[in-house]
Amino acid sequence: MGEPKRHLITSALPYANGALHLGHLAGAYLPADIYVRYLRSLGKDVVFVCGSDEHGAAITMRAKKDGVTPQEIIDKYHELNKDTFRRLGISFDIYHRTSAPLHAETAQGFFKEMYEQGGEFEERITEQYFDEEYQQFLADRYIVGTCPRCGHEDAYGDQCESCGSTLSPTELIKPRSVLSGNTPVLKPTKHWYFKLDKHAGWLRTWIEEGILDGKPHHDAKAWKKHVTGQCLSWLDHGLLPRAITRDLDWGVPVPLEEAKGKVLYVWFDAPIGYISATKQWAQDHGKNWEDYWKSPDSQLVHFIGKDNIVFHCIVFPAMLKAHGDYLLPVNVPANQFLNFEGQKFSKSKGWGIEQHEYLEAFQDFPNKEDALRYALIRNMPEQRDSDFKWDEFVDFHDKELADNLGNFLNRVIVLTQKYYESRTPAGHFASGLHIATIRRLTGELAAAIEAFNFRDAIQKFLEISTYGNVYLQEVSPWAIWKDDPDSAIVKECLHTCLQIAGVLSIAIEPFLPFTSKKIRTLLNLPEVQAGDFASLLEKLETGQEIIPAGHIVGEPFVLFPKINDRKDTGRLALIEAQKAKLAEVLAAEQAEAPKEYAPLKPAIQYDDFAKLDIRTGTILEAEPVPKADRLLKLRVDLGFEKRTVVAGIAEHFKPEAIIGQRVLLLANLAPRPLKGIESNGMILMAADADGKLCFVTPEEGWPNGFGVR
RNA sequence: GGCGCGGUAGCUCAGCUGGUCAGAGCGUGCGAUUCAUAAUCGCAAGGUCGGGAGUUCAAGCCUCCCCCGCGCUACCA
Repeated sequence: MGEPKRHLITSALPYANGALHLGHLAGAYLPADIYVRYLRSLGKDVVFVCGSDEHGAAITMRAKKDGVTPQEIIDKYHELNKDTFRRLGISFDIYHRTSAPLHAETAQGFFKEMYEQGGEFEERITEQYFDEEYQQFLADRYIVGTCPRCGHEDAYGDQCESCGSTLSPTELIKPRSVLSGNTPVLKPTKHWYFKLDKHAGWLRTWIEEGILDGKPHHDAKAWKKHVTGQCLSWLDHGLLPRAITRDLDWGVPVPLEEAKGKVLYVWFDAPIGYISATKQWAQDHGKNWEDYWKSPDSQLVHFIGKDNIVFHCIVFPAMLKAHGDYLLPVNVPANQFLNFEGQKFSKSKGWGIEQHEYLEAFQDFPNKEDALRYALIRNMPEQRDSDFKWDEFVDFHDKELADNLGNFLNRVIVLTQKYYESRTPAGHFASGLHIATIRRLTGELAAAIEAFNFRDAIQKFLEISTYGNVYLQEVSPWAIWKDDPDSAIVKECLHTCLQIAGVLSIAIEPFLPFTSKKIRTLLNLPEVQAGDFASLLEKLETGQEIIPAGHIVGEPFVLFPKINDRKDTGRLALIEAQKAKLAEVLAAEQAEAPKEYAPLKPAIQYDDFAKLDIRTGTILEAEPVPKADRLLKLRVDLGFEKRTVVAGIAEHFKPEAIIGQRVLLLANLAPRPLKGIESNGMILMAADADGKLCFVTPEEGWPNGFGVR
């Protein structure tokens, strides 16, 4: 451990098939940017890399749906996301992309090295779905079918979006190819697997104790609890080999003769994007990328959202270690999720706001970037999920930025102008009482950033501003000046207040860079530069002035025009428009009954139907199945026999409530064991768009055991 | 069902290895002040720290059981 010479900071690579919303920003990009800006302001050697993740079937799917090429998709979103980040002041040193040739070369090199070392990969031949018309294997996302869990008819091969279950393509009932619509056939194909399981031992020690190769690597206690917890939970469950290749034509080709037509699975190539991005940056700036990835006196930190924890704390570190030579992250400060006005962000529902939409909607709002950054920092989901609310956005902006910070600066500049023609009066800040408090608060702010506690850090910042307000109020120079314009007390007071303003202008830079510039303008000082925070700490420590006596400050102007402003309702109108939009979404949700109807399945022949033997029956007994939340064990009377059926309806019906329920039963479904109970048939249920269930039942008085035709 | 993380004043949250730990900000009420963006400053009320049991001289802080939220996971209509 010890003081690192270099810092390599990464933010999760955005997937280039869509825009990012405020939750992404608050989760992985803003905290990283604060941390990086802080390190730079300490004069540290730091590289901040990110870029677009541009491979995988979801992108080719999206392209097909939109009727464009995958390249057009990734170009569009790469540019959009890159530009949006820039406008929000996210200060990447490079925003690279995984479609770059350098990346393919890097990823292939990484694979080859691991391959040639031996022992890390294994080959497996498995049966995968193949579209005969298109003559190609189908990625999971290219297969849709009926979800075996919930009956949703358009579940993907890897996941059902209706019930959220994780699936494998072969589980789908009636699978069909997205390409041709035909039923795919199973064909054997060879793939390479990364033997993740063999790395479980050292991973546990590394995560639990921070020890790597028998040496201290990082402070395990400094990792967030939910990060460590989720990793250990995974390790407890046991790791499995993971496929790292796919039959797909969109990605980095597997660099082996025998793997023609196969690409690296997107999860394998994406994190290598951090490496290729660093390489590109180094090339552009005459640096050596290996200093950042391989030198023991460098430190790697990944900023991500909680959906990426296992990947960045287990899978990628295992890859790096297996490859050898690479550094492992010293921390992965994953954030939880940000909700939006009480609900999850949902593009399809129109709930939430994307980054570029915000910039668009607020284009006439002064300080729009920092107003957003501030609201997200104050409410960052550091330890648990949090909730973005427009009302809070307004309060944070008006009460803290405008009233507390902005107004303090304004008071000080105005008084200085009024009393001393904008000339900083002489005083004893450097040797006085107040420097101690400012020093303490500034130190605590720095410590909080270093511990990734950005909410704490911004609070310390506000305390400095509050301290200034309290001090100014207590001295009340305006009262003294009335009688004694030459008062030493007044000079002392404004001298000190200006020192505090100087501190604020530097300390705010990592959080609100645009505001920092404006404060510097107010103070007539140059923009904050690399190393300024370090020299500020030094000055506070050794008792030096921040702003020298005699320095002429700038003209006062209102730093944060308030949203709740009697004279100008324009800013409030922007907020109201956003709230109205949400109200509309809610109203539409209420008004519109379920109107999403699943498309009809392909036509079948009468013979297909005739194969089904559906019978009338009555539920005699019902009891929950142990260790299964969704299952009920039923005893059904079919007249000619009674049989046991396991049905996944426990979340919808209480056992005692369905005894005596008349049902239709698919009676010739092959028996299947579920949680150790043999289920003989399937209860027919009707499901609406929300997945709500109701029994399909024969007319009152109809006898049991007769068929449906 | 299993696992992880949470559940502290009306709201948002701090509370490190158990003993000034019952706190901060916002909101509310009262007061002071006018340099300033109807800003600022001070004071006050407010909670049986999700529920129950236990360990201890002492428990938001430890143990057990239960309830709720979020997430991961599981042979699931």
